[in-house]
Amino acid sequence: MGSVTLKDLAAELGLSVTTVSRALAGYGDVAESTRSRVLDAAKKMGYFPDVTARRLQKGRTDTIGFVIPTSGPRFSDPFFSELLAGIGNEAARHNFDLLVSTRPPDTVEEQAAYRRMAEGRLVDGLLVVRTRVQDWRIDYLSGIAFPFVSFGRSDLEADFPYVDEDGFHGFKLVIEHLIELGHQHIACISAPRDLMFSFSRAKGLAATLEQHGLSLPSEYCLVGNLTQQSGFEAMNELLDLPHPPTAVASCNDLMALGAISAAQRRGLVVGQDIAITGFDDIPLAEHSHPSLTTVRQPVYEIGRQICRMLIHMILGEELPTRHVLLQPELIVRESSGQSWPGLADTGPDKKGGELPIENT
Amino acid sequence: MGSVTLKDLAAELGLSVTTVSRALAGYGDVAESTRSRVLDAAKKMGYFPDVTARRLQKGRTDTIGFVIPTSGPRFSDPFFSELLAGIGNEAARHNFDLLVSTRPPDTVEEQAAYRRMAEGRLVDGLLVVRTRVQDWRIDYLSGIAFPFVSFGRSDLEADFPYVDEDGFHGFKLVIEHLIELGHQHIACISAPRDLMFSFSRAKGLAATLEQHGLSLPSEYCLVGNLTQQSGFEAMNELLDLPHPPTAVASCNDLMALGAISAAQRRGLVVGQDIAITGFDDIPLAEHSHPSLTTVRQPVYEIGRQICRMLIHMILGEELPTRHVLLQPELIVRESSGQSWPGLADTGPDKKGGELPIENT
DNA sequence: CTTGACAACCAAAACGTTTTGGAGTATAAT
DNA sequence: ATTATACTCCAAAACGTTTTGGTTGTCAAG
Repeated sequence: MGSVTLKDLAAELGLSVTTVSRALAGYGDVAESTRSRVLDAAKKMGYFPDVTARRLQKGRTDTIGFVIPTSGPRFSDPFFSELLAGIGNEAARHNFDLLVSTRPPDTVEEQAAYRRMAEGRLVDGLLVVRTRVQDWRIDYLSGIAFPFVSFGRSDLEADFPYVDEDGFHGFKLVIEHLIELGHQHIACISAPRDLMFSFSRAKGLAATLEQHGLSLPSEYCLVGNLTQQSGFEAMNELLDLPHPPTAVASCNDLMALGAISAAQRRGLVVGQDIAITGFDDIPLAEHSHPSLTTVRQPVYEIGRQICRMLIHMILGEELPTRHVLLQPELIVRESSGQSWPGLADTGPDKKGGELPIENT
Repeated sequence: MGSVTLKDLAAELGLSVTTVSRALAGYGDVAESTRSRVLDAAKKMGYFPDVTARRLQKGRTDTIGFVIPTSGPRFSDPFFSELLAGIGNEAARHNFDLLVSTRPPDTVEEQAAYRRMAEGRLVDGLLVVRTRVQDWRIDYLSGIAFPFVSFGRSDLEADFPYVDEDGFHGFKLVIEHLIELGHQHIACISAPRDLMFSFSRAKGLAATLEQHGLSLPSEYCLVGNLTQQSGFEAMNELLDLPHPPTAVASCNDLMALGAISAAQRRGLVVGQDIAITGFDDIPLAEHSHPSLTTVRQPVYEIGRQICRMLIHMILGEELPTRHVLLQPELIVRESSGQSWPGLADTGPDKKGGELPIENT
């Protein structure tokens, strides 16, 4: 509308557009007296630079793009809000804008969103999260040499900067914890097979079981879609088995919470009659009942880090490390229980005694 | 980079930039043969229009702005992910981009974000959520006549388009439900006083209690910050009272879940020893244990609606209704219980019998 | 042979910045 | 007096589009 432009300011002051621009930008080749005149007028007339024009001229948008893979309509994963908060805050710190799209994964809509952001030069770089098997996004962005950082590795051969957690090791910690508690019958509610993180966690599970001479019957291996609802359903399925497991390791906290709910609904005391573990350590995990034994993944920090890495790339700085693999931490709470009467091999346990609950 | 521009295309084809542009845009004043030549070349050379340049020329950004009020660093409210999904999907449907910022409420950072988006002409309109008492955002945006739609009403006199839920009526439903179950000692974990929705819900609470001849002792009225943690703490405080309440109405689901957790940790059976209710009906509410009695607020739909309204405004269309007040729906689940031995007036209850649990 | 209509094309301006490469005037050094 | 050196300032180009207001032909009607 009646926006004040540099031209208006220049006309008002009897100066050239150049000088006004340079005065505002703080260049040294404009007299102090002139600068303050300009500053005053700018404030008085309510001048605010047009970001679009600036972008066009500078050939930089100072914006990073983030396409959130949303599955159903009622999408609500604490994981993504936290990631978004980390990304958003870090972007703000560097005076970058954040362009967000929500698209169902592996659809033409998602593809269009990426193309528009990258080839339409809407953003200077992209954040890719929740990498998938044979992920076209990696292929595409590497192909056009567009700056991006991903949260999650890939099975493709492309070399690109990423941050990832060591899911193999994370699941190893969980399973060893359960085995240490005496469990022999461990089931797993895993994530969709096409997600990369599902892969490494599943391998961690299998390797650890094998290492301890345990097997994973196929009926103990269910796949959920990461929602609480699907954890709920998977747990019911497990409990309906002729020989239900004594412990269930879920691939994320949300499904674990659903599983807990299903078990409780059948009158089981979780952490006593059955052990259930999660993965992520979302804020809800600490304050559920029972509190959830899980693997801590510093999602907020990861958001900040991938954002920071991307901005460095955009600014043309070399990255100190292009590949970050975070070591997860086992958080033992109540849902895995600590003593298991009725199970074999419930010997003295160094983790026994008081549970490490960190509430106020 | 090596981006292909209209000029490149024109040079390659021996045409003017104008003709190429108009051919691509589908104008009628370019020969069919020429158009297909242009289309072919565009595809072959990988032309993709520069969105920034287009924006500058058209004076429209086709972008809407959304500043998410994030409190702590570990911000994770299912409420916002769902709202964001609604907004994002609706924006995509209309081919609008979505610019997101995360800023702590009522800070200079938040103010800067709004100014930049509005006065910097980064977006064509803004979405304001979680309105506050004497909300400067309303004042500011109305003042500069910038298009916006808010989720939540305001105590300011400005007239602006909004969508809101009838919190007064919502809390009325909850409290009446609790009273009907025989409760006489009802406490409340409310939201920060400066949030508008906190206001109307508190009034609904007070009015309903009074209407039924009940009072609200000041020690029964706690204020939380909407996180599960604070619900947990508030509940502990309530249970430490010499005369603890028999029912607790929380201002949102997250705090209610925290409260449930606190009660359970003391060995209470929620829905039997004590009644707890929430507000929002986040996805977690259905699958918690016990499942949460709450008031349904269709957050996803509200996100879509405010987004749709804003886009209509931007496109210059008249809004059919500038003020939408949604009637909330009481969702009775387990956490409020149904029969209360030990409480007076537990007469025959039409809601008795099987609980309305809607799981598969 | 003129006139008008129509089809196909295009040069130039515009959007609001920043950057480039000077130009003009003082003041200081020779 | 002349050259050098700052110190201020500015015109014009550029970024990549879209839009405006044409111009050129061609062909049918008069």
